[in-house]
Amino acid sequence: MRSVAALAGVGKTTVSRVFNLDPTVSPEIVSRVRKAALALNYHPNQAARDLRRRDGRPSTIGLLIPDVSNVFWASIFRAVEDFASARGVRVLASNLDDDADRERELVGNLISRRVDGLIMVPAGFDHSYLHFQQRLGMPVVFVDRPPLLLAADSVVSDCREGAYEAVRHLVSYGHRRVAFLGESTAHAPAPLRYEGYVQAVHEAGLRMDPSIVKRDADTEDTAAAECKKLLSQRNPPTAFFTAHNRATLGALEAFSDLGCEHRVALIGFDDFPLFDRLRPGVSVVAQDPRGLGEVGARVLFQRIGGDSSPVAQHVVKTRLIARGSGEIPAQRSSAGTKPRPPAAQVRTPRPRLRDAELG
Amino acid sequence: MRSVAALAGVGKTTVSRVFNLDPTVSPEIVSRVRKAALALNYHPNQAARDLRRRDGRPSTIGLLIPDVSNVFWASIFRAVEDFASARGVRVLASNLDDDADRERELVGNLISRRVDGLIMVPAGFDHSYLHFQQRLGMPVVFVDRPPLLLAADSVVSDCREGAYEAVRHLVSYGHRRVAFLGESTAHAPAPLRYEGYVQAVHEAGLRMDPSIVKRDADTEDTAAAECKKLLSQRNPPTAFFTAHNRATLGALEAFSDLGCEHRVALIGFDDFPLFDRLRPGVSVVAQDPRGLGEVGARVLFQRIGGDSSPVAQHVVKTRLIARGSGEIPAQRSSAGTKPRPPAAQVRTPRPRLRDAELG
DNA sequence: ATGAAAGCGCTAACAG
DNA sequence: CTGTTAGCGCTTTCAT
Repeated sequence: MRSVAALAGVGKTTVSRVFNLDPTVSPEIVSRVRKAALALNYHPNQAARDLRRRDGRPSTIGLLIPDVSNVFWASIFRAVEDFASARGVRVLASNLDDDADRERELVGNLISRRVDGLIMVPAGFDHSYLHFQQRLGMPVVFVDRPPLLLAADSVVSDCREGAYEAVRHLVSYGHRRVAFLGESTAHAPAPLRYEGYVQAVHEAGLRMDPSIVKRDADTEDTAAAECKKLLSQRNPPTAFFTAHNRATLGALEAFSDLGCEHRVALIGFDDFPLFDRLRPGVSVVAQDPRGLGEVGARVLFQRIGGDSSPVAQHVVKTRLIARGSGEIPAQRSSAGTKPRPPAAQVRTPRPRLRDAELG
Repeated sequence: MRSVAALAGVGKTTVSRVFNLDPTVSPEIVSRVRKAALALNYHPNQAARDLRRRDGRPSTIGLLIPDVSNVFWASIFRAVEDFASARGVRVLASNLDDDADRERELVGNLISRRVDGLIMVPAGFDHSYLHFQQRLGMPVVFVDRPPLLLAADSVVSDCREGAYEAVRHLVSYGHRRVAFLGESTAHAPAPLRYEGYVQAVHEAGLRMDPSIVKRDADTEDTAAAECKKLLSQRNPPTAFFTAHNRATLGALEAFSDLGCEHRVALIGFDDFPLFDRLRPGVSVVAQDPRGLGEVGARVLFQRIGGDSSPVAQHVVKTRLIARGSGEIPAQRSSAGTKPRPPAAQVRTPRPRLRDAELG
């Protein structure tokens, strides 16, 4: 910067002003400074800038998600980055893999970097450690899972309602034995999706059968295994509700291995690429990951901007997408594992069905 | 930091030493300082640190990719983040959307932030502007696409070979009219995949027919449209090679709409989730995105560590995965759009085929 | 083994 | 409109 000032024949303050778009600098000097900077390949040092600057203009935010490899989290990342990028803010993102220790460590790191705000999908179950930083002016927004032991803004899907709709949809096709495949975590979405299931089962006047409820299907593999086990019981379920995309993937694998994808109904929570192209198409309660990310970013930037309204929970709606798997009617015969695909499906191996949206 | 020093009853130099794990500090003082830091919720300011530090220990690297929403780029991101994270380095990632201006802008931003290195999937076609920074000690590694007008390390897939294998595979199933669906960009991978196609066609003694070569299938939609057009010609191709995952997705859509997925062969470049679950399974030349990212990160960190060996291009191997779509033999009758799915496929709507790897 | 002082590159307060 | 002066919070000499 010294050299730029020298080359342009001005003081460093003026150089600073030029790069901060201070309108009080004469146009002639601006161009001289810009030219000098270009010649010397000068790029203002952001670290020094952040160090001195007292005004609240944000320059960086942190983002903590479970795993970018999963398109659901990747979409949230994308939405946050788009929002921030449009405002000249960079985002420091890291994968947590649902590891609470990693969460603590990375949050500390982001605090050290004095990020102007933080958006996170938490891994741990106690976020009180963030209270201090919050009070010090670093806003935190929780996405997908609300904070625990801390008052902070959050953005979540309407899990209970989504699950409720899904199961009601299955019941409306005559199913009286709808299995539940969900994950074991205590983070809010999991229990809420289960509650939605329970509510729908009760309202339909059906019996809650614990033997067709699996709440430890955390991975695709365990979900597939549980699913197979359920289907080979003496009185197998005629429909499945899977509470997250890995469970849905697992169920699809099990169905495929057992050859029953055209007989057993399925609705999954959370959409996934190519679900519309499988046969039958996979009906889902689609979440809106971009919506979650965008609302999260919007709320964060409002807080950074000084908004001090009461902390709130923002709910992003889900929507049921009927593609076939969720519209398979309950079979008359309760049991029977003999493959007997509906004739129509066989004769026309290309159901032209386009995504049909309901609800 | 002042307050921590005061509370611990030591000088700030000592506090600094404690946080830099300087072994010359007495254990008793270390614990006193740590306690004080905890009590005051002190987190050393990374910006100030970066400002003063002369030693070359990296703290942040930049990563520029086209779009995290696509699992291919997301996997590269994940691999880079894992590698960096294990070394205590954070990564600043941004999406470029193949916009060259954005590339310039974001690179400038990363330079301003004094990132210790940069990994990028370039959007533009002239990277000479990086020469200066490179000389100033900021290593740059290109992933997926090599640099243009700049000498820098790069990590790429063996595109020509992969495409060549794919087409040869199709030819070995009797196909003599293999269509090509690729993108129009001039970035190396696109022309190389085309070259592999041409080479295989020539070696098989087939005639190059420009009417079944489409090099402007940049999006899923245009690929689908081109594909449909080709299939409704008077002498349609009996097999397709699609040079990137969006083209493959487009072809799948077209096949599905025309109901010919069991008659027309298809091999795509780059794998995609659920390709193994479609019927027929989608045969692909799989890339190794994690490998690309990991090698890229490894090379970058070596450069940061002072490695000054000659710039190199690292090639990550692809592998052919046969799942069914690429093993559909050429039909005797050259034309005919009448759906006539092979009997076997119809009677057994659940081919238990597992991924079979070749090559 | 510890501390005092200097200064990284910038922006904020004041002058002029 | 522009320049001067004084730090931001840290790490680095250089003393002790």
